[in-house]
Amino acid sequence: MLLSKSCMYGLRASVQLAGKKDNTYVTIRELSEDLDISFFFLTKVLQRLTQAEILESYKGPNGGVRLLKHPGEVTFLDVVTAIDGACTLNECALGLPGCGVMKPCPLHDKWSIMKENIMNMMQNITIAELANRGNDNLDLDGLIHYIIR
Amino acid sequence: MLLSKSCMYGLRASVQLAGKKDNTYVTIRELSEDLDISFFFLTKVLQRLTQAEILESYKGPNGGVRLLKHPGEVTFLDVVTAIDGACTLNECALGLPGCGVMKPCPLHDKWSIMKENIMNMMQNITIAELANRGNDNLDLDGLIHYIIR
DNA sequence: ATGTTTAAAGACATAATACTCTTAATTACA
DNA sequence: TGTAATTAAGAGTATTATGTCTTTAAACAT
Ligand code: SF4
Ligand code: SF4
Repeated sequence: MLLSKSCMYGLRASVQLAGKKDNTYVTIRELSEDLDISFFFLTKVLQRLTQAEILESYKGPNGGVRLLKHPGEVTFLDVVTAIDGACTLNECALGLPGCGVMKPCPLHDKWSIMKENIMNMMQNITIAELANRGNDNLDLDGLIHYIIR
Repeated sequence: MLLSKSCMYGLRASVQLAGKKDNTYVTIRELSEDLDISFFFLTKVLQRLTQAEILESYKGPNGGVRLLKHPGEVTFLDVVTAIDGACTLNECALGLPGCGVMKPCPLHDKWSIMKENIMNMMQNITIAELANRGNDNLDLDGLIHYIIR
C-alpha cells in the first residue's frame, strides 16, 4: 500500500470538501459520517491539514473546516505531504534504503521513471479535478463517496 | 513504502544467494552478517521463503539455506508474494479500498497502467539478473551489498 | 455571565509490524 | 553415544500505526 490510511482519509475529506458548491464550514462530524470514517480519527487527520494551511477551521456553532485555497490549487501531493510528511518516494522506489545511482541495479532506471510518473501524477492532479469528474452524475456526494471510498 | 521490511530482507538475501557461484548451503548467520540484518529476524523471514519452496534448508553442521530453483527462475515477485502475501496492488494503486472501474476517478487509467508496469517489472526480473549486474566489478559481494542494501 | 457548539490538544487503547530470545528438532561427527 | 552446529517453531518485547476518548479553548447565542 502506497499511502497510509491517515493519508487516504485526508484525501477523501479534501475531495469531499472540494466537491461542495459553496466553500462554507463543514463540521468534521458531518464529514466523518459522509465518508464513514471515525470522527475522532478524522479530527486528528484534519488537524494536520489545518496546520499545513490546506484547511481552515472555525470553532463554535456553524464552525467546522473548509478549504483555505481554491480546490484547483491544491494538489493530491499537497495533501499527501501534509499528512505523511515529505515524499516517501525519495529513495529507492522499492523502499530499499541506502541505494544510490552509482551502481544501480537493473530495476533502477525503470523505477526512477515510474517514481517520476507517480510524483508527476500526484503533483499535477488537483482535488478539484478529483471531485469534479462526477459532473455527469447528479448524485455527486454519493458518487464521490463511492469513488474515493 | 511499497514493500515491508521483511520483504526487503528476503529480497536482499535471495539476491545475495543468487550471486554465489556455487549453490551450497550458506548459514543464516553468515547472510545476516553480510547483509547487516538481525540474525533472528532474518531467520524468520527466510523460513517463509523455505516454506514457499524458494529456499531449501538443511540443519546441522555445514547446513544453512540455499536456492531451491535456479536463480534465473525466481522472480522478484515470487519473493515478494512469498513474504508479503498475494499482490498488494490488487485494488486501487493508491490503496483506496472499495473502488471499482465503473466510475473511475481521473487517476484511474494512469494508475492502472502504472500498476501493470510495476507488476510486470516484478514479474519479469529474476534474482539472477539482480545479482549479476555486478559482473564488471570484481567485488561482487560488496557490490551486491551496496546495491541491495 | 452562562451554556452550547464546535475544533484543538493530548491522553489512552488496540492492532500491526518489527525485532529478540528460548526451546525443540535435525544432522554431522568424534 | 554424546556434543556441537544448525534451522524450525514459538514465545516474548518494542515500536509504530491506527483508533478512541477526555479535557481544553474558542466562538456564538441567549
Ligand atoms: S539500484 Fe535498484 S535497489 Fe538501488 S535504489 Fe535503484 S532500484 Fe532501488
Ligand atoms: S477510480 Fe481512482 S480512487 Fe478508485 S480505484 Fe481507480 S484510481 Fe483508485
